[in-house]
Amino acid sequence: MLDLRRIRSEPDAIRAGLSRRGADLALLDRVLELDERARAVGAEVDDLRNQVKTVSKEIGELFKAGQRDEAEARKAESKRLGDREKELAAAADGLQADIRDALLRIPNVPSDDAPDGASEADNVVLRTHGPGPDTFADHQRVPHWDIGTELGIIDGERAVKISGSMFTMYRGWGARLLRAMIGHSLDASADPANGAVWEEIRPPTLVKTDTMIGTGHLPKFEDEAYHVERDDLWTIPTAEVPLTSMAADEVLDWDTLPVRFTAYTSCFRREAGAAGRDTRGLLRSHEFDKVELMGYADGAEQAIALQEEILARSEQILQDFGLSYRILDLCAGDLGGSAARTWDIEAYAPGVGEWLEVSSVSWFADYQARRANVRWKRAGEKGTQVCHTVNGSAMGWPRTVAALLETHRQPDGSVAIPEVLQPRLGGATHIPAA
RNA sequence: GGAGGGGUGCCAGAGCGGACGAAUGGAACGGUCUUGAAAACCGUCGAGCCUUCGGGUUCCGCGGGUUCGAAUCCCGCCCCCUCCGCCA
Repeated sequence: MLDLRRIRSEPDAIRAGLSRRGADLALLDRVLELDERARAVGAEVDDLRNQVKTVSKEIGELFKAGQRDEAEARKAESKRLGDREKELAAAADGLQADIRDALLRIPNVPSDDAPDGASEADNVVLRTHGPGPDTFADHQRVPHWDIGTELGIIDGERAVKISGSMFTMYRGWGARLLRAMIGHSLDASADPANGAVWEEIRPPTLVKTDTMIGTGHLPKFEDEAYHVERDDLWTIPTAEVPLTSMAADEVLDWDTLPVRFTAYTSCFRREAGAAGRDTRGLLRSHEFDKVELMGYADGAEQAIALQEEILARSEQILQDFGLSYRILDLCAGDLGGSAARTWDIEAYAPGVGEWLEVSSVSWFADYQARRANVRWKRAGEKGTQVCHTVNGSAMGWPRTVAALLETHRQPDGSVAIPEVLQPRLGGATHIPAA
């Protein structure tokens, strides 16, 4: 969420920023108004509490001095003050809750560097890597769902049978390929033998409501997540959720920043608004695998450097796999609610003839960290500061698998395995043709 | 799931309902001493909110209650530990 003090001190700048993403400004005005009232009531409550404490202390002293009658007499006064205090305190608490409620629903202010624009049509292509869309041969222009069925490595039908539509299943070479790809990504970032400095995490995939609030996935998007009602737990839509809340309510030592985490998890999305879209193949599923890179930083400079590092890592993986991709700079209007700046990576899938979003690399400034209450402090110095968070996928696997199968399909129907993955697949160079 | 024990500051660990934001010890930081270091000694040493910058206020797992007054009493919940049960 946004810093309330900043909303107070520079409301116009925030209004302008939020307008760039087309956000509703009514909540902002509401916060401003509630805050003014809350502070007035709060001051009064503090004052009354002070009086109650003072009188109570005096009563205690009177008792000790043996002046019982005098003490009893003053109880009434304290009681009256106390009752009034309780009344006002309840009002103050209500106001505070309302403020937080509104604050949680106000999106982040886009970075000045994020391009103007209202929708995905206005996103800016920063660069493209690898052969372009029209350079692919006919044997590569087969959709991955056909390749998957032909080679027996993706079994959509069985997945539908056991779980319903928009679930997928990998089999045989498909499952092994997926596992190899995940392993490659994880080892690239977390294996000390590669000089890796990212700590690998295997977090829980079921989390509490507060954890979902921390990253901004609640309260606004409850329809997008699966909720296990009986235990009031949510299935994570991305490892970003548990990773960002790992340091919730903690004060990190400045020396340890930036903190770098990578994690592989299943991700669950109800895809509430997407019923009927992309139901074939691997483009959109309720459950999918993803490797995430996530970091905590001490401020904008460090955070943006880390965001660039994550982007570079993700790009490297696509290069390792020999895939064509492009980098998009999301415009203010297409930014996720928590993000200040986002770069999407889209891999080209010649079979479906589309650029597929396989990664989203975002800088959240202090928006998430303030929600999750993650701060840092320099040893020996006074005061704490709110961290910045960044994260990005490396990668969202189903679409990466799709792009890989299509890109590396050979004229004979087999699929060439990228060299970096071969050691993980027993040295195999191809997924054999049917 | 059952029985018992416990949750206090960076850590350890006290705390008859009024003197407690909290003893004491350790760590850390600053200083004195020293050629330097250690030791010793002195001092500092949690976070949030509001502020007319004097200060005020909140927080002793979380929430509620009793009371003029709660870290201390009562109720509910959560978490941790031990034992039993169940289990990949």
